[in-house]
Amino acid sequence: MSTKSSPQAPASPRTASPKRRSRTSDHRAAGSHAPLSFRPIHTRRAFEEICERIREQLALGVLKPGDKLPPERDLAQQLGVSRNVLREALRSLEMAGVLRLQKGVKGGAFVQQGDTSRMNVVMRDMLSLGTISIRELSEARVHVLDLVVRLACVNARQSDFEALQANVERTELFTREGRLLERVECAREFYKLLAVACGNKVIAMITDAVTEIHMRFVYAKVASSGVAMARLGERRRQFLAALRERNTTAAARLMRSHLAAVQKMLEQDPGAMSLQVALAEMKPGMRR
Amino acid sequence: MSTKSSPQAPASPRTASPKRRSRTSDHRAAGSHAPLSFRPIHTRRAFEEICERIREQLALGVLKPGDKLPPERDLAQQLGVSRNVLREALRSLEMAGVLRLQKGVKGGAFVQQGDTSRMNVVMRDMLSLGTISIRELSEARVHVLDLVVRLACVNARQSDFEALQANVERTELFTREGRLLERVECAREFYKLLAVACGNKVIAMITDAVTEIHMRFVYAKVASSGVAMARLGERRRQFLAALRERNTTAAARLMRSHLAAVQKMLEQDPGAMSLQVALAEMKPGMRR
DNA sequence: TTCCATTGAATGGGTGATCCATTTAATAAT
DNA sequence: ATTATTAAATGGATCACCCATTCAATGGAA
Repeated sequence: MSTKSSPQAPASPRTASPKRRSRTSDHRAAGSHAPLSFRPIHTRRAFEEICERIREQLALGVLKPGDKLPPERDLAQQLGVSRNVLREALRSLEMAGVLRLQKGVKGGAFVQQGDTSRMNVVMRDMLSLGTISIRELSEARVHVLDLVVRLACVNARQSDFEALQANVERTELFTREGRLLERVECAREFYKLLAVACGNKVIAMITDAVTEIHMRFVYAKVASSGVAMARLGERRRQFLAALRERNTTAAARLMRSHLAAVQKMLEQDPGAMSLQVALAEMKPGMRR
Repeated sequence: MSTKSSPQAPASPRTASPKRRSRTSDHRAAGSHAPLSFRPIHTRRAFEEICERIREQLALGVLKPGDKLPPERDLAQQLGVSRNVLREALRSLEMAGVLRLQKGVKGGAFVQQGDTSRMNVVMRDMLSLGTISIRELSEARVHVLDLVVRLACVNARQSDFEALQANVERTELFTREGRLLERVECAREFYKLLAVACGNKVIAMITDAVTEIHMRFVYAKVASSGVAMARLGERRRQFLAALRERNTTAAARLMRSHLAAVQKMLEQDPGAMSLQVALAEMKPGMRR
């Protein structure tokens, strides 16, 4: 019976409602008007305000990763909104990778460690919406990887070399056994490791973002045509050797020529490749 | 009176409800169990599925910018979910910059042009959550701007030069009149124009993302201490001249030294500067 | 005592009905 | 022809529930 007797928002906390955001109301009330009263992009809504407030608490350091927000019912009451609206805000923040919502007793909304893959989502959306083109993305990737290689040459640590070495060996294993799709997965991992080796998480995040979509194309290409980069293991070994010698120009040159070769491979038989295929392929789950 | 007689969804369309997602139900029903059944990160929820489906339609090109989704009530019925849950999904997509929800007759959920500033939000969140550091961000910015300058030297068009020229002149105006905070706004714009001049929207987006937070710091610094970069107009003129001559090395060198000078300025009296200040300052609205 | 099954409360997940606010088109009045 | 009114469509928000999951507390069995 306690569930129904919960005295959360009977009628009084609704005091916020009457005076609620009047916003667009009496702006043009006065007889004299501005010739071009840019009406606001969109009226401010409760869930936006809530998102903003929570982000504010994060920025101020009041909320930190690991912290738990009050239960939905409580928080809704505190904010003077319905639970549904609060949930819209929490959901948005969860999609943004800021929160994680967990059920059960001891559940709740927990502040997350930052999820660097959110940038990938932005990049995917921009592609889907046609704001950026595949061509721009590929070009950006070439430039970003050039930067990453040069930084990695300077900053890579022994552990980075070892991780890359192991990756190259897996690549060669997959090559020998003809497991081409797994080799693509391996390539994706290679660029992730390289990004980490550059020693800057911002640049690593950017690198992942511009690489993720590209690897979907490669995957789709390999899956559909069966063609694959020749002498990939050899290329990787050469590159890694240059990196270990901290030979910036050689490493950058090798990366550049490799990327050009991959690009050329992708552009053969362009009809088979399309934005739609690559974005649709390899959904989270990606049953072969 | 007619308002209440609207015969929208009386009772019948709820037919979809009974067969609803059983998802996590009888997974481990069988007596034999796997020794390590990695339970999913979190149970799949309706709103995630909806977001994914809509994104899928975008990726496939079925939905394009400008298109309108069915009304919430219809779409909820089509998907077999309640309107509230559908709204959670739509809200998330709106926060992601994919949709815009508009009220009124002829209103609805409209697919947007991609909003390149979503990457800025990701970057802010990563900073707030401590996933990346200010130092990494500044360092990344230096490298990205080096790239941008080199690309702009090659790709900038006459219109880019003209826009930058106008910006430099505004900068000098604000300098003469001592309007330092407006000059910071102007600087923000300068980097935006430079990013556009590089001719690649992906790189421009990245540049904006790494620049936005930085400019908040500069703003907070100028607002609190009143100090400001000396001879800024002069520096800008020199840089723009190098850019116009397509003198890559000179332009890159000028940018490098300028960024170093700004960094030095910011690091004086470090106590006054903090992540919190910069992130809290200059909220959307930013009443002086 | 130790261990395991049961129970129950806390909490997020989801529903359906209802009302409000805004916007626009159609209609009526001037 | 112009202006005011009305009505419908649609998002914005609320309320009152109910279900599913989780986990700690409880209690009985070995």
